[in-house]
Amino acid sequence: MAKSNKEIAYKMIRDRIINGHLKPGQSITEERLSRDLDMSRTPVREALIRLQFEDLVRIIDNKGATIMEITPVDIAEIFQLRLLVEPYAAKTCVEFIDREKLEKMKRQLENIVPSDLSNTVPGDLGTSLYEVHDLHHLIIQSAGNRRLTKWLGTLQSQILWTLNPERKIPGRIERSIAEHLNIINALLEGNGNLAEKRMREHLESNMADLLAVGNYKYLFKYS
Amino acid sequence: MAKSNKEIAYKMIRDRIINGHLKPGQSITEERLSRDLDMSRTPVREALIRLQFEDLVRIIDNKGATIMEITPVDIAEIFQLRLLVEPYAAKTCVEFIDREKLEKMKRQLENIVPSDLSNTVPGDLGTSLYEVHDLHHLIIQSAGNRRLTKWLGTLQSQILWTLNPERKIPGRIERSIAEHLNIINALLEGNGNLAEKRMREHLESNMADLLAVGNYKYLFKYS
DNA sequence: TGAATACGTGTTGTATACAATTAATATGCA
DNA sequence: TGCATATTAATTGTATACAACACGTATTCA
Repeated sequence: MAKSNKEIAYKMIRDRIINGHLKPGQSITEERLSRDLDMSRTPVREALIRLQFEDLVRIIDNKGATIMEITPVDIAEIFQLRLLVEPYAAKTCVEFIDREKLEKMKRQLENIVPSDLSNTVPGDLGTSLYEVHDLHHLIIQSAGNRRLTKWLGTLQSQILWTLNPERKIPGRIERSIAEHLNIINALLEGNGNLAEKRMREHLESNMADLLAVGNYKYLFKYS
Repeated sequence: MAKSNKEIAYKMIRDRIINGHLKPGQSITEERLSRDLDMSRTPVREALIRLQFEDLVRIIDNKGATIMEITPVDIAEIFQLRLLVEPYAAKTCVEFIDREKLEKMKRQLENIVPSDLSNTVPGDLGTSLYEVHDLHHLIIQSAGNRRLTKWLGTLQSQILWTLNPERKIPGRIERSIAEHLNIINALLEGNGNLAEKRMREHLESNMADLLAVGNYKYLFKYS
């Protein structure tokens, strides 16, 4: 599958934002990016437009682009929306969700060794941690609303963004894995109401950890 | 405010889709559009990317763009999401919403003569009908979640799209105005729970009218 | 015949040149 | 000086040329 430059530009810039190579607040010029990525400004521009929709970049007309800053307020906003939508998705997906995939995810989660994750170098989140988030994607997709799937897809980049600081929170990964397993078990039992409740609890736990007093200072600094 | 070509292209193409001049399913070429709008392909391309995010056009790589088709399933999807989010917004906005603006909207709504609206020619929805929808925007904005506002902004184009067939439904406009006034009154009373309930009822009524058996056939045909 | 391949046309994808805009600095003038 | 106005450099916005791709049609060869 020969990927277009636009696609390459999108993925490269996005990853550099998520892993902290491009720092929040930093302003970026199309010319510089296109030189770095060895392509012209055109595909870079189109990638930036897409990233703007995902709130990873802010574009001001005629002035240029800056990396979006993520603050506790942003975290709260993201989780407020997820709390509104994902528990509902967890409830309604229960009769459609692919049990095979759930079982597979369950096995994967049970095999994750947390210490492997917290030791990954910054900028490489490790595939396992991404796999955890596949559960959310599977649940939302199984709820069957294409617009919902698309919308949470655009939120996804920002969610991944929060994953980097998340790893620094003591015990967070272990809690997260346990919570995901709880959700999977509820779904495997076919208990939609329980899945809804556990999804809500999971998101609240996740948000609380991220916003806990004392984390503010270092969470969103990439040195 | 000197508008950019990109902005003009976006608005022009969007309006042509909403008012039915560009028909669902129709394929559009950048070259043709740029000739029509008297500008180069560049701003047209960027406008199309934006419209793709709003689900008004579908772009397939290397193949081009088509006008998205809107079916009863799409209507159901849109309202499912609105039902998830807008009643919640109606409840939480109550302590922040600008009462002046509410009062002004109330007076505007009370002065609308429904027959004026149903007689507007296709392709010109009439400013009054847009004003009705400002209430939704005000409520969402007052809920204070910037991401929520942005997301519903992207849904807005599709919602306006449904307005055109909506006008053809006997009594819909009158019902809609009454429902909006009910919501406004609940908010003016400071009763968040009531506003939430009435918003839910309004959306359910709106969706039911749009999806009513017998409307399917003519609703989404622009001849 | 018919399957595979080559060709041609139309359209999108990308590079590049140029125009317009912004913002910083320099310049002129009271 | 202090304010207003040129000037300039940097960057984005737009136009345009060309490359790459998709797809229909013609052509070849078994």
